[in-house]
Amino acid sequence: MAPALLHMVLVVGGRSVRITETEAYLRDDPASHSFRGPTPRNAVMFGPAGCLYTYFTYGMHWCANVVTGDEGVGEAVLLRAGVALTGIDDMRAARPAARRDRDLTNGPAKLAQALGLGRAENGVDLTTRPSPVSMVDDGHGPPARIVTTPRIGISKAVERPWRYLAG
DNA sequence: CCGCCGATCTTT
DNA sequence: AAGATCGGCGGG
Repeated sequence: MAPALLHMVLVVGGRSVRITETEAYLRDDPASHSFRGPTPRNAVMFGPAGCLYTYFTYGMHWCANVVTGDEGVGEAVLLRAGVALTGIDDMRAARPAARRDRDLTNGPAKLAQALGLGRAENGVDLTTRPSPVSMVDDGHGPPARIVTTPRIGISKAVERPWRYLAG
């Protein structure tokens, strides 16, 4: 499910990003927010698949996931990076720290900030249109190659190769 | 390009 | 006390 999201397009109003890097957070996964069961923060992870799960971290950043498990399961895919397709001027305005356009969306918190995703978008359904946030297949097709590596920035279950890069 | 470090606050 | 991170700075 995590590799399946590669090359899909996340659309937020006039802004859109082609997803090029994801990470899976599955059940029985010590690195997952869902590992210790439902809490107010991770509640959306235990809801239906196809919803956006946003979380606040390090006291200043929001990150965005797609819920991939069915009701009660608690699985999601972190959207780690992408390529800006449309609404690039809006993204530059949302991310004044980005010097180059590639810096707009080459990290999970950068991607969320460029698209304006935060608390208000937690739990929204990505599968229906029109919607404030949606994940669409624009026909570009899957990546020719998918590189798999261990996940980044975690300290538990570091050996599981659940990071996926379009390549 | 790479590594180090501080920022900042919610959750455990 | 740690955390699914980022940006600025210094060095190569």
